[in-house]
Amino acid sequence: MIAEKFKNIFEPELITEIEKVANIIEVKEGNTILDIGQTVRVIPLLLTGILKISRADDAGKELLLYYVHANESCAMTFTCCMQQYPSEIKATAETDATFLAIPINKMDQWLSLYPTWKSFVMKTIRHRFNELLNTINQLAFQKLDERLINYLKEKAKATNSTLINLSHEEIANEMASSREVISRLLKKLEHDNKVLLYRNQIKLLKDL
DNA sequence: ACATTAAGTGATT
DNA sequence: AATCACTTAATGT
Repeated sequence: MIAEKFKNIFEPELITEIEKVANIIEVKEGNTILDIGQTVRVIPLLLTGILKISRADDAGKELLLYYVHANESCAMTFTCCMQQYPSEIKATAETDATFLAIPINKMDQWLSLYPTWKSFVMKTIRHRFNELLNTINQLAFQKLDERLINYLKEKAKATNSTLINLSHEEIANEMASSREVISRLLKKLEHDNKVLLYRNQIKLLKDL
């Protein structure tokens, strides 16, 4: 059934274990699965949909870190849950999503029991680490306009649409910038025929 | 028609 | 690039 998806990743014994202990959880678009400060109690294995992982500063300004796609898990939860630390990050459903919730104690056991689980965990940590390095690079060296273009493209990919339903303010929040700055950059993009601007909507054009 | 919210803009730091 | 102060435009009631 659900574990069909992992046939090629995990050995059969592990799959039956997963089926035995995992709950299937469905979340609606926009729901927050895990907030900053909360303690991680389960490991999510995404089956469908996309999760958005972000971090907030002291003033509550958000910064988008990365997206989790289907068949992936969030590496932060691995590290957080192992020692039961409160979460440093916030996870919200970018789209409607379903995931398997695996109790944290299993996570530990399986590491020594199943080689495929171990390599899966290692792989997603490595993957995430690389992605984080990437975003650090962007923050450090990339100009805001390039980051914005990147952001829009990621968003388009996540929603599978070139029509983005966000206000300038929401974008500014996710990029830890300010509304006016985003407005001006978007205006410039519009002049360059890269986007079309509407109220609460942005249409991405082909040559973005 | 009016109030509310999003977006645009110039000036300042 | 951020913030402020203000204007203009779009949208809901």
